[in-house]
Amino acid sequence: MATLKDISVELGLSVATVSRALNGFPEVGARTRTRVQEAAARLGYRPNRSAQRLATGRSGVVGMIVKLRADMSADQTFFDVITSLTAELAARDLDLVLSVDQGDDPVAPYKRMLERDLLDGFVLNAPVPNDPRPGFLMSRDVPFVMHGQAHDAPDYAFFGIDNAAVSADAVELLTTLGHRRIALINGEARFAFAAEREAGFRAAMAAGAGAVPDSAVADGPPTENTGYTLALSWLSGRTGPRPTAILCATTPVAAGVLRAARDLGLSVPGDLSVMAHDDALPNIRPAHFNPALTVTHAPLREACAPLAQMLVDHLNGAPPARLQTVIRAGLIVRASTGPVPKGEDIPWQIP
Amino acid sequence: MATLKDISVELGLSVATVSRALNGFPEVGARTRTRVQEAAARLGYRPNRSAQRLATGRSGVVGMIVKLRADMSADQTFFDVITSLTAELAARDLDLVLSVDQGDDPVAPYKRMLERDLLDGFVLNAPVPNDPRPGFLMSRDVPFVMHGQAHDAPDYAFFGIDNAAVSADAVELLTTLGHRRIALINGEARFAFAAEREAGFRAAMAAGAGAVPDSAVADGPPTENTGYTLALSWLSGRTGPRPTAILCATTPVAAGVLRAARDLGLSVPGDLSVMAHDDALPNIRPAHFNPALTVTHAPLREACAPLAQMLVDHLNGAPPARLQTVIRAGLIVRASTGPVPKGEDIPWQIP
DNA sequence: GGTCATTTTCAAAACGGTTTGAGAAGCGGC
DNA sequence: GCCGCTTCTCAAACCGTTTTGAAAATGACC
Repeated sequence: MATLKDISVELGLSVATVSRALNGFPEVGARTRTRVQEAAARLGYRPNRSAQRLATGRSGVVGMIVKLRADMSADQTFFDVITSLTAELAARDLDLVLSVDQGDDPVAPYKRMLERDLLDGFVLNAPVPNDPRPGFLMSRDVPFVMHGQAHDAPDYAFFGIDNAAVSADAVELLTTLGHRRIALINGEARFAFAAEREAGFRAAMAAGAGAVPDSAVADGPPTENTGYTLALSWLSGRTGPRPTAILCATTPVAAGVLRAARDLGLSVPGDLSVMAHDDALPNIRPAHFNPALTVTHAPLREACAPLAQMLVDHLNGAPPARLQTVIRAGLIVRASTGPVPKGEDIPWQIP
Repeated sequence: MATLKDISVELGLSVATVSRALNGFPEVGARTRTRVQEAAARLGYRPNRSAQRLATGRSGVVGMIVKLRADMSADQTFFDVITSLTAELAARDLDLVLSVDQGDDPVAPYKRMLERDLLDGFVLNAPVPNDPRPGFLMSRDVPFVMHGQAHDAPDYAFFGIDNAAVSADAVELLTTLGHRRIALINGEARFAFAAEREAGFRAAMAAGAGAVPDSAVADGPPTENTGYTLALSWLSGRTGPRPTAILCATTPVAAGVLRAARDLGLSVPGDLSVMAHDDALPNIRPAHFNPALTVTHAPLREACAPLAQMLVDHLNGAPPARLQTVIRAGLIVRASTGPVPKGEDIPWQIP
């Protein structure tokens, strides 16, 4: 491997000049620059990354710590995100160090990784209400971007979807179709996005369809089973009046709801309308559900390019408060939503 | 971040002494060593990877490249492995850089990562027959360990289970119970482990139960659906004589087989015996299947400690041909296997 | 030809470790 | 008190870059 020194000896220049010539600094003469570039090419020079990193203090490596959940529910979304994220980071010359955390202290794994002094920054995901991680990282001046945040006007970089709007858009579509008794199967309560969705849901309902009793809002892991179980209990009518529409946090949950309706002999959308938020995971096709599922739609993987770019900008000194993006999910109306059944346009009763 | 210099100043020693103390060199006094170690712990010292790599040529970072499959079937095993692997590597002071590959060329992503000049070595997984990766890495003198290899007497480091024995042990149990028509739902044919399992299956069958027609061996992604569909077709009897026992590549496949049997009104193990190989994924409990599943059992995550250790040894200069471990899966007999139904102990007919 | 501003180049100091070669301290034996 | 031996510690060199501060070369102008 040729080094800067080899080139400098070859040309009778100093390493400093060679370095500047190759890195495009303005203060080196045009003739010298071409001479250097040519010599570098001829000798097959490639900068030693470790030396570069040691000198610049930057490693070109960012970290991500995924929290292990007992039910492993994050698998699919996690894999989808990792796939796009590593590709987008690689395109920007960054590598991703991954660590899986099983502990209780949410900041401990970040502390450990930082001690290694290997990382330039982090990608965080799955924020929870009052998440302690941003505060910790900011106190240490460690750059990071948060995936999945959209509110609380934080003064750090984030990318997320407008979760209140996700709920509001869905509720608006359904109320326009005459629905009043809309139930929500939400994401797990400990995540920030779920709180935002529920708040958006309740607000939109109060504005258009009437207040919602607690019994019409439930949550659980984003699995088919969650949807099946909850829908079965609601639709059996044993727990009070039935919903005429069910809003689901994810498409697998909606699949469970559809199965429950089928098992109970209810037609969708004749007797029940079903909607979900669609993260666009590659192995789930809500367009091929039976009936095709009406969704709000925001592909998780589309967050990765902005996240990678924001992190790069952040590392290059951009003020993080400027690196904030909230996108609005799209609305795709398919065949699982329809007008409210005759005579069923009666709001929830609040006990 | 604390540096060697910080510690040396703190203790009034030279950086050289501190370095040697921490790296276990014999020429530093016991008292000094403990003083240094304690100070290092107190200040949260961790060596700077870039500096270390510059000085030694080693970074303490290893890479793993996972291949994205269209059906995402690897999710669960992948997550389980990553969890244990990052923990085991961290315990040995190694970090893991992860990359997801979607391309066609199996070695291109390794080439790309190597150009980054960050990694000391790799963990490979999911070998395929004639896998080009080992040859490529060996030609570049890049250390690596392979997860899931067990045969072909390769001259590199690997850890795997004896897949032929997995099949043979299962077949032996079932033939002892009188079964002769045993069918195999194998892992996907493109993987080396599946070829080994099929070869082991056919050999054990030929020795104990009679030759196996191609129609009694099938494969597919390791999902519940694969098991359900294949079992339904076999057990309906439309495709020829029914198997009296079905051997499954994974526990989700077996769950599908059990559901198919239930749907057809067949009792397990009265009418049909079912077995699977169990990777011991944390969210699947074959002991709680109904009936509890008889399995060959080899927890994927238990491969991670040996893999990490072998990689460390390899990095420290151990000859890779010595770093080869093949373990034999355990056999756990539960309630899903029983004697062959009366009069059904008739071997397969080869067309 | 001298002065000044403007390129252009250089030597040296980082960055944070490891490794070398040499010196100081401790100790037993004479 | 001196010698030789071991044990411990140190200053300095090194890895290959980037970056700093200063010096040298160039050119324009009077």
